[in-house]
Amino acid sequence: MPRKPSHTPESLADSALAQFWYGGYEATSMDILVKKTGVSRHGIYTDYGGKKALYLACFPRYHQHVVSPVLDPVTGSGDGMAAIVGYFGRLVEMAESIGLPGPGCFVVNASTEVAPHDPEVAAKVAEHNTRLETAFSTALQREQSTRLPMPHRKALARTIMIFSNGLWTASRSTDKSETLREHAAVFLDLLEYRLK
Amino acid sequence: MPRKPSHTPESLADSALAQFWYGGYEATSMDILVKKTGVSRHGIYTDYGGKKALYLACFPRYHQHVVSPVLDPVTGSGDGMAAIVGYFGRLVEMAESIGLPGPGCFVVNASTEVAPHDPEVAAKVAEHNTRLETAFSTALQREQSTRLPMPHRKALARTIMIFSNGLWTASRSTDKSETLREHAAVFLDLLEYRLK
DNA sequence: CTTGTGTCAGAATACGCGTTCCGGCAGAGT
DNA sequence: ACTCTGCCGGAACGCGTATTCTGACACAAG
Repeated sequence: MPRKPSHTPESLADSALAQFWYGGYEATSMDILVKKTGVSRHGIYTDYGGKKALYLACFPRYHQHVVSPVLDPVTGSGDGMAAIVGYFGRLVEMAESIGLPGPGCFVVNASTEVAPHDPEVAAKVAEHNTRLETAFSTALQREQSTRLPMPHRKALARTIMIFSNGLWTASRSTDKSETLREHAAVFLDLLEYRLK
Repeated sequence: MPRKPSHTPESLADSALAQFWYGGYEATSMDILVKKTGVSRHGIYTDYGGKKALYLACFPRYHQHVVSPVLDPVTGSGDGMAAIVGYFGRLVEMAESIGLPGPGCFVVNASTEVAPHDPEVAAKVAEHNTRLETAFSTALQREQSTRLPMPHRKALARTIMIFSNGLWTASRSTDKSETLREHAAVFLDLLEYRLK
């Protein structure tokens, strides 16, 4: 009977994510969304009911496609500090493969552009930051080669999260991945020096 | 002959700054600007010619009122690492006196909301970041109690700038100044440990 | 082929906002 | 007191965009 749908809600959100990520929430109009996703207005509104709902649906997609590949090994490998080092390596690689200067982190962008005026978005951002922080925290707590007390390690995990977000921000205004790599290396050097 | 003006272009920009700072560029409409600054549309358009020009005029005002009091002592005092410590103390005090959670840093907000689509704003942001970085760099180069080579110190200055911007971002989502103070303390601890 | 269902493209609608324009008024100088 | 300058409040304009609606079309089932 009906025509076979050319898209799923998930694939629609994936296409929309790319637009919101690169262009931001306000600057991405429905016209652009229709053109770039290849889904009609009708399709978008029946799937999600509006622009903001589609935007919110992009957060889990972003996590799955971008954050997880970079973050999961931090807890997945049994490593301690080495897991943090690996994380920043993958982060820079990711930014590099996207192209520099790039769109930065979708969530960090949302946290300054949309979250201040929107509690639902703010909640998504907080959730994301917590995930980062706990991942770094568990990695640091596994590190054997230091006598640093556990509360200190938890505090360091927060600092790493803040710096990680700052590095994504920096990736928006530099065209050299070496600069990012150097930033990360300097920071990691600080960390490793402290753990000794 | 004419009526005495009730405002100067500078006082207008100061009032506008408060609105753009707290509300962002897009969310601050001309209606809001007229209401909150007390200057008529006519006055705004004759003084600046448009919304974006007024926004750009806010950057020097922000520097004068907010950045300078916090940053100038970094180079003005003869101190080295102590100047950096003092800077973060003043930064947290500033955020505290504004109220938490607060609007963050006007320039950092601009860098993610407006700069990606606007070269003029991007230039203002870059200028600001450079000022931060050079201030930190000169302070670190003065530090006597370490043998760290000068290139390393320059690299650290950049890291401090990134973290400083990250801390302002964090000030938008926390309601406890103690949290910020702790973040800063953890980071400064990393730095001091490295200089030893 | 016919039918029916669900999709698509684009028009129509409603609204918000930056910008411009206009009447009225406040005050300094004569 | 009069005049004239230029500022103020607010209406009006034009544009862009989120949302809704409508008619045409595509495809699978009978």
